Amino acid sequence: MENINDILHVDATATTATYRKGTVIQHAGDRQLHTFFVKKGLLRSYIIDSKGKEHIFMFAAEGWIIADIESLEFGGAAELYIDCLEDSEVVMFDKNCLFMEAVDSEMLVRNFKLLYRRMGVLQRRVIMQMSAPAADRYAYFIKTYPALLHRIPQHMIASYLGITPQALSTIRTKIATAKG
Amino acid sequence: MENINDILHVDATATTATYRKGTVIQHAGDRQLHTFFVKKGLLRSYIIDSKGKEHIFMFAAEGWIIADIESLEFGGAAELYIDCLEDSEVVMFDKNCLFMEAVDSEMLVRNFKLLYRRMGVLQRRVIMQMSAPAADRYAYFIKTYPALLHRIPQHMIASYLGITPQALSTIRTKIATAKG
DNA sequence: AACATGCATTCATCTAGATGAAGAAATCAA
DNA sequence: TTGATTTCTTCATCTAGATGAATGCATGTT
Repeated sequence: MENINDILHVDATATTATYRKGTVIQHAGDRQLHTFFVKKGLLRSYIIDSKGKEHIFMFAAEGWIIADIESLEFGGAAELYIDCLEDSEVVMFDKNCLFMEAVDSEMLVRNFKLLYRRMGVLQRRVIMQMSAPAADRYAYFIKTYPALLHRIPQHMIASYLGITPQALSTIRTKIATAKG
Repeated sequence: MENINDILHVDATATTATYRKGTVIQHAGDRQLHTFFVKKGLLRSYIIDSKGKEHIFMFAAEGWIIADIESLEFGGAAELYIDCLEDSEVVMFDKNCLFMEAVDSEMLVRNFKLLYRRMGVLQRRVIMQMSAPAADRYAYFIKTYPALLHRIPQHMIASYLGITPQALSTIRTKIATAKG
């Protein structure tokens, strides 16, 4: 992660930009796709379904990379929106930057490991979504991303967990009364 | 995928084995983890939750790679079971074989692309699980894996989709009556 | 200060899918 | 063939979480 300069060096098209909270930096339907490295701030990616409802796929704070990998890989238009939950500074780079020819072997391995780790996280996400009740998924989120907890409004955490804000509120109430 | 021989060449510990249908080749709790390349047959990975219920994470037919990536990456004991849905021939290789030092740059890129594509598939899976009803997820499964459809019992497809066999049966009945 | 907008909570109702039980159909073993 | 096991279906009931509406708090803007 600390080697974003290497990536910048490799991908001549990469540019750094600063955005205000609320700015949408990728829209569903965009044909020009990018991969974003977050230098500062907080982004999220999400879809809007046929009923107009948002579903958050992921958050990305400092040091994270965020992109619509499915669309990048399968060559279609973007399905995910990406926007800023805080004023943010991002490096925007191009499609295959992570494994283009110019990337040297050492860096390739580094990128590979990042991707591999992220796969592990996604595996867990799928399994929990299938097998664990919302309350457990929330508990896991708290444990795994404690630093994000107070930077993200609750209704967005609910969306990430796949439940409504109301359901999350109820879960939180139960936790509080159980403790208190 | 066609270059499994390259991997074999690189990873001296890789071995080929044949298993009968029903054989469990990795158990939750195992500390010795492997990555399996399917030469012939059909495997699946799944967890057994606290209530004893199975949840299938993925299937892997000829040419696919299957492993418990979360446990491999985060260094714990296996969480996933892996077993054979058909008599199968698999190549079993070691932990970091996909990006170990001996792997040359060209192959690294090839492996990277495989992993990247798989990430795209997982992204879609998470999003559909959150936003699409079971009937749509089933329709997507049929469209995406038509060849697997008649090799996998329905209750396992249900498990993969995150629903009960009964619910899938109802969905299928509705589809049939709608068409007929 | 006054108003609007967004966020979290609570409650009453509704629904997709779970659970459990039972039977029909197919597969397998001897 | 016979029985045993697994697979799929149907139905009656139950539940986690969705929906929709109302309320109370914050924040921010002019």
